[in-house]
Amino acid sequence: MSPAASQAPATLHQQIKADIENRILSGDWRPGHRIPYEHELMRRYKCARMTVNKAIAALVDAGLVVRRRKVGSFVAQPVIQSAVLGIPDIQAEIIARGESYGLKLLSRRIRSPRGEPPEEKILAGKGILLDLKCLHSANNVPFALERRLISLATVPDAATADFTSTPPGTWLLGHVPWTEAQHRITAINADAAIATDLQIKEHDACLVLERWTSRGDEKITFVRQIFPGVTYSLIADFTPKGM
Amino acid sequence: MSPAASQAPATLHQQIKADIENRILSGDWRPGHRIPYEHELMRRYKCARMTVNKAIAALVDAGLVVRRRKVGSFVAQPVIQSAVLGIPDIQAEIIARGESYGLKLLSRRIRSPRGEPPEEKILAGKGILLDLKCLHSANNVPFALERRLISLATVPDAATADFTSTPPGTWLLGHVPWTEAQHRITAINADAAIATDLQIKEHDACLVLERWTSRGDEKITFVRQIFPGVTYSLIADFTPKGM
DNA sequence: CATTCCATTATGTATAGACATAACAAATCA
DNA sequence: TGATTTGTTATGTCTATACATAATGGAATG
Repeated sequence: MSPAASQAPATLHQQIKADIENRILSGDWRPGHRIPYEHELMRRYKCARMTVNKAIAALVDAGLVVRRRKVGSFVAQPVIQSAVLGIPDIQAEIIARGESYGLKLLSRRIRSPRGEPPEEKILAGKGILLDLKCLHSANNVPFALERRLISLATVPDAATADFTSTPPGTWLLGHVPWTEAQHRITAINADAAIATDLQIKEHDACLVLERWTSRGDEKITFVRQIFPGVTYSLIADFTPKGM
Repeated sequence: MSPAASQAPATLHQQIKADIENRILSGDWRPGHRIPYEHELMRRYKCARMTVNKAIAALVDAGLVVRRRKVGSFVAQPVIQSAVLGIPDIQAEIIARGESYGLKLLSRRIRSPRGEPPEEKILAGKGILLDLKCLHSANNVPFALERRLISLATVPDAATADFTSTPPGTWLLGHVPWTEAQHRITAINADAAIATDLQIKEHDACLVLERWTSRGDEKITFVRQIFPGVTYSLIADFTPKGM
């Protein structure tokens, strides 16, 4: 349904969908406005009801339209309050900027969870952890400091992976399918250790991105990435669903 | 497509969709795995091809499946690298926490764009701006400092709205339909002015959320919200599209 | 032996008709 | 008058069928 926008007016139901979408997004049909009956539309486009139905169903999916039986189809209230946040694959991002990517593995340990730092609820008792610390750099300037815990119970292969050349995030993306992730974004003041690693001044503002990733009930990994606040910013784009 | 999850196994194509989805998400069918032919599935579920087709089409939409003509349908590679970020309606958020919401309008001016601060590209030459500064608080503790510019050319009603009781964001959400938004998230050190307004120490880390909102080509508004880093964090949830 | 051509296959789109279902309104009955 | 029934309507789902289209492998041809 997504492949619109380009130059292919393509199929009938896509065209009907696009037509209605335009009316809505142009503000022509305001929220609450009744969309023509399916029978009306099948006459207008000289097609079967299933075709009209498919078009409108897609709009319902996209959240632009609400339908009620016997009553009709209406332009939805725009209660849309969400944006799509790109999850950075740091290596890819740096290379995309045309800068040179550097990775330094600061520490690597295999250990059992200590339990008390809340991140370690990852394993909730079972299995052992791969505990990594690494520094990403762009053009030899520190870019992000990463602390990562990987559940070896869920991802045993990680124990033998080489994280001195491939960043853990990139490796995991290619090896482990995941179904859920939760993110937390905060700002902190750099403490002495962070300041040293990132080559910034102590107390400088940093952006912190924390992510828990899991597949079903199994926790896969936790990351905390610390970016120098001045250098880095996260970008989130929004367009209504389904466009 | 979304209303799954609950207790209604409901319609046939939803059930077929759910079945396949489970196989994929459980890891049973790995990326690249070939999904049974439509004819196979119509025999298995004793239904018409259109029904099977609808189910698989939904999975394609959701990004879980890729189809190629004559070749077949396959479990997609999980290249999914995005999360849904909730855009905070600060008032709603504070009230949802059971705290008392307070709003203080610090300044309000109507002026023409100065042009040089990049935010003001909003108006790109035409029209005048409503320039607001306000402070959100929770239980009388400063929560966020907001700087907002509204294009009066696009939203003339804003000139007469009362922003001493209704926060501009909430007002705009209810009055102006929008189609696009762009966000930028950074960390900064509080300067003297920010520190005073938010009642934190100078140089403390703050989370900055900037958002440009527009409808089609018309720019609607720009906001910069500054949160005390220690107090506040943005949360982004992810589950694969279409679930 | 390479190239062209064709039948086969699986998906992509569309149709027309059928029955189910929810909501509303008008008519009916207590 | 108020509650219940009934009919109508618009959407929801499904079927069976048809033709289009893209990729594939093998056969025919140069």
